[in-house]
Order: sequence, then structure tokens, then C-alpha cells
Amino acid sequence: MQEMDKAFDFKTAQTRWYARWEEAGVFTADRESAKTPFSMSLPPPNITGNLHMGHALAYTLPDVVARLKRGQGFDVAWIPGVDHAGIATQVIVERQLKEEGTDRHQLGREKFLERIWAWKERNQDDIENQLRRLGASLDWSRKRFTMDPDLNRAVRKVFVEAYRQGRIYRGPRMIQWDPASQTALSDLEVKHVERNGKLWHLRYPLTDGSGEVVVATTRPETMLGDTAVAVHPDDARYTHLVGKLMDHPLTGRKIPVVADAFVDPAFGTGCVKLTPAHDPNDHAAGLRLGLPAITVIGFDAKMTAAAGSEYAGLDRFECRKKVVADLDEGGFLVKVQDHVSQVATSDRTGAVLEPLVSEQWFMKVDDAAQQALEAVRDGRIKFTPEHHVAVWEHWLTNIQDWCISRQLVWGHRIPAWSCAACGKVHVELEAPTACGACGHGELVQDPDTLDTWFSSALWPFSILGWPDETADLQRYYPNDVMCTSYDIIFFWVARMVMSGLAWTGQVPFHQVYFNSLVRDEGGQKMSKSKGNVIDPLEVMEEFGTDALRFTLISMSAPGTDIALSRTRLEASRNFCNKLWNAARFVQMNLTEEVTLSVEPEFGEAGHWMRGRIQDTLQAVTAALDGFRFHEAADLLYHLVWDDFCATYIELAKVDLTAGTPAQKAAILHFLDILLRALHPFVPFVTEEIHEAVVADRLPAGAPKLLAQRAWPLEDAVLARSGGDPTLIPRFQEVLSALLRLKAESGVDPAKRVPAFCSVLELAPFSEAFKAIARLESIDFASTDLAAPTRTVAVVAGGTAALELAGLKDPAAEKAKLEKEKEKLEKELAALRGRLDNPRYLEKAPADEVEKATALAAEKAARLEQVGALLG
RNA sequence: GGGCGUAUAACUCAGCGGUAGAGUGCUACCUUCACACGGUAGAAGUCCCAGGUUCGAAUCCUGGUACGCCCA
Repeated sequence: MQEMDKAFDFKTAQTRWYARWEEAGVFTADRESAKTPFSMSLPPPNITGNLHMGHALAYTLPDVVARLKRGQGFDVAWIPGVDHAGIATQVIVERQLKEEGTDRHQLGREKFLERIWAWKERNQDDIENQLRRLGASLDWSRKRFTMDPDLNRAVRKVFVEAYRQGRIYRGPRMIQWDPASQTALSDLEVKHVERNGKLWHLRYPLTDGSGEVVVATTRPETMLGDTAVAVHPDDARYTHLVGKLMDHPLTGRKIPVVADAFVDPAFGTGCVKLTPAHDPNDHAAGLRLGLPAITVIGFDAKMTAAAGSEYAGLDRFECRKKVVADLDEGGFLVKVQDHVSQVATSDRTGAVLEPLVSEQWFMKVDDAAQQALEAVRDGRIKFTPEHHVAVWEHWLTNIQDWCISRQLVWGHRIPAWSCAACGKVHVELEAPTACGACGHGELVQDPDTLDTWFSSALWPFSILGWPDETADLQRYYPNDVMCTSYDIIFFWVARMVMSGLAWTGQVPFHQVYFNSLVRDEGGQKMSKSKGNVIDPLEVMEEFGTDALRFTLISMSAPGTDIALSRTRLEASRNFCNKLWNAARFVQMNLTEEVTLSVEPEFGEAGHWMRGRIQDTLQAVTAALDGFRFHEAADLLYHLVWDDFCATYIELAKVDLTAGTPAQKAAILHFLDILLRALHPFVPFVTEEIHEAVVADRLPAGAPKLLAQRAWPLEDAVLARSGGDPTLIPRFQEVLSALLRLKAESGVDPAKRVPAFCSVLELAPFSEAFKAIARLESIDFASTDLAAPTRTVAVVAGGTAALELAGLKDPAAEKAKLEKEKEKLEKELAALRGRLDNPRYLEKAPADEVEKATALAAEKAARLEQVGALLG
């Protein structure tokens, strides 16, 4: 048998195993299987980039679930794919073209699309390989791309159906326009950022010369499109002005003073200028009041002819300067204040958006939103953490129609054709050959594409073959769990739920787990501009994939973000190494006849270890069922390090080095169970150990890969009984007391001294005491251990002592015992205080009182021992 | 302006009615035949503040304060 390396070499382990798992088909779902299906869809990463730390987290957690469920005997379908990411992708490829000195208009639509497809193919491979490196146990035989022909068919189907039902409509509406990427955006793609700006106070003289109105604005350039000034109807300062006309300061146009309740009397002067063509609020007010809208800024973010000859063609921000200067010169500028305002920008390009009226396609969402609300309210869909329900409720009850059309080339082309002759619009699954209205043969397809999220919204069922009633759809839909980030709860989760209910009549998944965001060590959000991005690939190189996974998992407490730190990564790497070395030690001492088929024989330590594993695995299973990943990881960490390595292996060393095959088999069984339990968390190191230690010792017919083996909770070895579960903890206390006495007395840890213990039940552990605490001898006797040459400690049920022979400092010994006495008295007083309170006895639960009583008795016994030692 | 969340050891975070916890760091010591990516011992906390509920509050409630995020 080959010897294991002294330290775990993650670099070889994490490159070897994924291919083996894939070749063995471990991750491939089997729709013919008799097993219960369990399905999840991978939130498809954008093809625009590499995986970042957020992905590493968002894909590690469902991988834990997938591997657990596989081990629990489910037929797991975890289906991967990538997203075409309309705007983001087009922006990147256009940037490449710019560097080459060309652009998409020169290239033409078809050539440009070819360019993006080529780029997509390369990136998709990279992303898929990164997912493999992370260990994500995905069913690659079912992988999808949001623009696959099948998925495009699903998109067209939904569009056409929704159009026929009146849920999709087209019309001129005020939308958020991104001048940088030249497309409309949905409300969700708008990011409000705080900017230091100004508040300009402008004077609008009344036409009848009876006075003036002063308005405050953050965007003076839009005043060229003003068609009124509004005040609040109840604002006594201005009611007498309502209905009067003013002379527009720059255009001379006559515009009225109007009243509308949307005006906030407390903001600025209480008068606001109305520019219905360039502000959503003004637009709504303009419609209510029947005001004209004058578009003075175009889609290119430059002033239009309607702005007047002096301004036409100017960039909107240049125009702002000129308008302010001209107003100042004309005496219309009252004052300028510093003002912090929320500026609407594009989430993707960062450009300042321009609200503009434009002809776009919209989806009505009110009914669907109501259904989505109900699905969560009645428990058909559960959220973890639950507090996201509040955000969900708030957004869905205030939802607006969704602008779904984008003036982009890359994406699902809108299946609408207009007749070149009569203009009639036809929305069809396939391109019509002739106009249904006039019979003309020339039809032009709408050049626009759909919002990327339109296809993402169908993901859980489109990837399974919908609208066809495929076997996969029947078996794996609805999905069981959806793991995703909370920052796309509206973009994606809400839309999936609405779409799922609308088109399949079912919820798309039963359970949503929202993972946290990963931040840097100081809790800052990672961003390229801040330069604090931690690349998961680099981390995997430096600490190992398992260490990265374990860190992310153990920091995934629901509801709080993760501050990823180097020290935590180191701790996880060390943990993997600890496990490796424990296994190495076991492996070194196993002879060939020790296999998992050998019936194991347990001593006291074995029974205790069995109990610890059983208790812990129950708790781990429960934690994972509740998506408390951090708790599960923490439990296993301490099971391996504290219980298995620090306690059990120390106690089992004699068995391991000189025991019978049956005694050694006990240790092998425990290691095997730990590997199976840890595999969902740290798949590479566990598979590597499994190969080195377990694979050749498996019963005939058992799967050779750890990834194929069962979750160990129900293992027969754990179901045994026997042993005294209190014995090992008592052993630990005495051991720790002896070590403490040695350290406190300043005895060289290597110096072997005689020891004594009055807890007779621990006599069978003599050898372990001697070896671990490095004692010369240990005598068990129920007599008084106190002696002038000894240092003594009180433990549960007795005392433990070291023979110091001349080394002892009587004053220090007394002080130590006094301190112990003081501590015990304090603890006892607190307990007695509670137990002496009649209202406590009356109201506290019986088991609480029982616990406190027992504890008080225990403390009293110890105190008595200390008293006796003090004389 | 509305909503959500977070404040616990030097740092990063668990715990969320019944004796304050982990990892890292720190101090002292140990190269003992799995592991120095290791071991042993130790120091370290008005559990943000103020009220309230309770036999009992870090934990529940109310109100502050600070920070973060989302929506308008």
C-alpha cells in the first residue's frame, strides 16, 4: 500500500477527481430511476465574465445540498446553464469592436451576432470549467443556454400567448433610457446613486406683470421643455396664482400655474416646474392635467430642435451650463444651493439615465404578482431566511408593468412583424409569409430583443423542455429547491414565480434559499473599482478548493453577509490537513485484513465515539434540512478535530498500533463515516482519502467512489449500543486537570512525575493518562490524596494529584485552592440564590430546576473537597 | 421619505429566554514516533445605550444611537 503524503496536496487532488466523477456518471440524473427525484436549477451565470466569489458561494451551497441528497438516495437533477446577458454582453463586444476601430453598425446585425456567438462559445467553456473546479456536482448532460433553440421556442410561446391574452402590449410610455447602450431599461435596472449637485432657484414672471413665481430644480436644462408650473392645491401661499399665465424665461412661451397634489409644499419653494416629457412625476401630472409634452432631449442625450436653435445639438450637460448662464444674464436666477440628489443611472453602464417617452413592449404583472404573493403566503413556496418575505410583499404589492423590449441585437428577438404595406402588427410563433390583413408579402420583424430576464424567468421549466410535456418536465418540475442571491429576488425569483404560475400552473420550486453576499475582510462589498475583489480561482490555488468551500459554508449564517478573511481560509485549509493526517495515521497502521466487512469491536472509547458521531450526524442532518450550513460545518469541524483527532485517536492508539483486526475495524468504520459526512462540504480531500484508505477495503459490490456512497446517518455501526457515555468526559476532565497541574507547577512537560487519582472508574485508562500527560505512573486510590509534596485539583467525583517531590510551593498551592474555592462559592451562591427563590421553583420548568439542583450539588461536593484540601 | 438588516473577546463571526462561545490573533511552554497547516496551558467581554416584560434577558418588547443594504 502506498504511503500518504505528510501534508494534504490539494493541487493534485482537486484536479483528479472531477473527471472521474463525471466519467462514472455520478451527477447524471436518471429519469428511469425508482428513486425519489430531487431537482434544482443552477442560477445561470452570465457569459460575460469569470466566476466571482459570489458565484463560488452561490454554487457551493446547493452543491452541499445536491451531494447530501444523492447520499440520501434521491435521484438528483441539478441542472446547469449559462445566461446570454443581453446588455452586459453587447456592451463588452461593442467595446472590443471600438478598440478595433469599428462598430456594430459598420459590421451589420448578422456579422455582429456572429462575433458575439464566437465570444460566447469561448466564455461558456471557461465558466463551465470553473464550475467543475469548484466541485459543483452538476448534471452536464442536461446543460442549457438561455438562447438555445428550445429555450427560444419557450420564449416565443410565452410572448405570443401573453400577447393574445392581452398581458403583453405595446405602446408609448415613459421609460428609463440609457443613452450609453442606446436602449430602454426596466425600473429594476435603474440604480439610484447619491450625487453632489445643485438646486437652482428660477424666477418665472407672471404675464400680467403682477409678480413672479420662483421654482427650484435640480435639472435646469429641462426647463426648455416646461409646459407649466405646479403648486399644491392646499398651499395658501399660491392658491391665488393658480390659473394665471407666466412668460417662460428663455422661450417666451406662455405657460400656466396649475395645482396638483403630488407637489411637496416643503421642498424648495413649494413650486415646481413641470416638464412632462422628461420626468416620470411630471409626465403623470401632465397626463392628469392635460398638459402638452415638449421633448427637448433626444435619445442621443443631446438637445432637440424643440429646445430652440440656441440649444439644439448641445449635450444635455453642456446645455445645463448654458441655460444657467443665460438665466443668470437675464436676471432669472434667484439663487443656487448645494444639493445632494439621487440620480438615476444604469446598473450596467453607469450612464445617467434619461426618462423619455418611447414606444416599447410591456408586460402586465398585476394578476401574476397577486398569485406570486399568495404562493408565498399560503406556504407553497418557503423562503429561507424568512425575513425576505417582507421585502417580497412590499415589492409585489407596488409592482409596475414591466418594460420588456430592449434596443439591443443580442437576445431573443421579439416575435412581432409589421406589414410594410398596411402597418398591421402580427405576433406569431413563426415568421408569417403574408400579412393577414392586407395579404401583402413584405413583413418586417421588430428589430428589438427581449429583456434578458424574460428568458431567465422561464428557466426552471424551459430547461426541462417546456412547452413540451417531456419526461424530464414531469419528473423534475417543480424544482425542490432554488438557491440564489437575495439581490436578485425581484429580477429573477419573483419573475420565475410569476411565470411558473402563469404558464405551468405550478410554483417553479417549493423552497428558496437566499445566500448571503460575500464581502472583503473589512466588510466592504467587492468591486473592481475598489480593487478589493478576491478571485476564487486564486484562492483555490492558494488554499485549495475544499478550504474555500468550507470557509464559505461555515460562514453562511442566514441573514448576514460574509466577510471573507484570510485567517478563515487558513483555518479551513488547516482543517483539511488535520483530517488528512488523522486518516494518514489510521492508514499507516491498517493491515490488509482490516476492511469494512470486518465486524468492529468497540471499547469504551469506541462506544463514546460512536455516540458522538451519531448525535452529531443527527444535528448535522437537521441543520442541513433547515439550510443552516454554518451550523452543520461547525458541528463536523469539532467532531473531527476535538472528538475524533484529539480524544478518540489518542485513546485508540493502542488498538490502532497493536489491536486485533476487529478493534482496528472500529477505527476504520469511524473514519469512513466521517468521510461520507464531510464529502458534501469538502469533496476533494475526502475522495482522495477515501481512495487511499477506504476504497480497497469496501465490501464487494459497493461503489468505489466516495461521491457515490450513502449519507452515513443510518449506518449500522452507529445503531449499536453499549458503553458508559459519561466515562470519557470524566477522563478528559482528569487528564486536563493533570496537565494543568503540571503547567501551573512549572514542571517541564517532558518530565515524568507520579500521579494519583481518586476516581476509581478511570483506572482502565491508566496507560492513556501516562502516555498523553507523560506521567511516570498513576495510582488509583480512594484515599485522601493530599500530601505536602503533592499538588491537587478537584474534579468531578474526586481529586487528582501530582507528586512534585520538593518542587512544590506551599503558598502557591494554597493560593490556587483559595482561588478555586472563591470561584466555586460564587457559582454556588448564584445557583442557591435561584433555587431559594420560591417563585423560581414555582414557575420555572421542572427539568430546569432539576438541572440547577444537580449542578448545585456538584458544586457543593467540589467545594467540600477543596475545603478538605485547605484543611 | 418608506422598508429590511446588523451592533457579542483585539479581528471575523456563531448563539437568540436558564452558568458568555468558535476560528484567528495574543502570552507562556512543547519538535512526544499522524499533523508546527501541530500540541498543552493561559489571559482576554458593562453581549451598543436607556426603559419595560419575566422567577430569570446578550436573547423578547418599546424608544434611542451607529453602521450597512433595498425601494421611492
